[in-house]
Amino acid sequence: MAKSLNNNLKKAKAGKNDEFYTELTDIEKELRHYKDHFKGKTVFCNCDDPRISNFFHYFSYNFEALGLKKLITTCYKNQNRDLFTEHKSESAIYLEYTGDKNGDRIPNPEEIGIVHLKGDGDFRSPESVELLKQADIVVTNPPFSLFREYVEQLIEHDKKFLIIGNQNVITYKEIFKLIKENKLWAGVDNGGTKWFKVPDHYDIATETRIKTENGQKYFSMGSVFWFTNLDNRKRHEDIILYKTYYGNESEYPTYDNYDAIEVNKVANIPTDFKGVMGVPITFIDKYNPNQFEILGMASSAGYNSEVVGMPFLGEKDARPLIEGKNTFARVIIKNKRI
DNA sequence: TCATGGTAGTCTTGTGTCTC
DNA sequence: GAGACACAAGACTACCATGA
Repeated sequence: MAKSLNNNLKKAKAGKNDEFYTELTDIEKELRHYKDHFKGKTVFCNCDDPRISNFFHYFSYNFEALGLKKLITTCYKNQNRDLFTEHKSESAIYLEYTGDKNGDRIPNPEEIGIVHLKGDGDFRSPESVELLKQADIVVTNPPFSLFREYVEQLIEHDKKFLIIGNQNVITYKEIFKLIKENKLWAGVDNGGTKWFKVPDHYDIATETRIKTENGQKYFSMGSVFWFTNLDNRKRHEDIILYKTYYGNESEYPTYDNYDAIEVNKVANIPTDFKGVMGVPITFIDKYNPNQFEILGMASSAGYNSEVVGMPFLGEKDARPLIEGKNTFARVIIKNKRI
């Protein structure tokens, strides 16, 4: 792995670089698949600057079209209008919008209620939790470094949600458990490169991941997924399979430490193999629970039967091994239709 | 109690391939 | 050729056990 990557990692971790602001086009592309879910609902967008947030923009400008009941957004320690002001204030605000009042179909400042919070607006604060309790659906881009904690809170409060996270949160054992239990799944517009607005002071060594347009710095997060528990059409679409295992056995080696075959690409999942297969984590983006059964995931160096979902035949390294060489995390699946 | 070593778990972008 | 997409690694930290 290139050193620059790990330098970036260290910088990101040291600086807790969680100020990534989602592009409106990315929000529009995903939300268009859920229009029927929002009628009569209260939407909560926290972890974002409500007066600048594209999530607030989308829901306030589409309030009537979606038939929303109320829109609530909170902001962490930031009361200034500038998008990337330092979080110097110890208190925060939240905004409430209940729709157009003057008939111009535009969310005017006088129609948006601004309420000062006593605390810093952290999603874990009692004030934010009380706002969360009012909500039916949470839609936001939570801090990536707190993704697990954020999802845990949503599940604890039994909320519907549509949130953004890195592709590899799939490998977090807590998140994977929810995927396996059909309590969380991928959204529709996943994969590929998404650009996020970041503050000027963000110092990321990899210049190919930074661009500047009209004076605004953008950062590419690589493969970013939407995660949700709202039903969507993609979840019911079969993965088109065309390859066969029998006659091409050499393309599907058996793992050293599991009684399963390696499928190196989702597109290569065979049509005719009824046994256990290990597939890349991007499988989750295309997963149809009527087509496949998820047994588990082999990802880290330690074996946990509940996580992996099948017997371990090795000694130490629980990652799938092929002739002694470990692969990246693999989702362990079976085809239900064979 | 502290140092050391081993293990488990977490973290994020780079790069090769494909498509237009 | 450019952009989009799919897939992938190893450095680092926390934690625990062990021994001095």
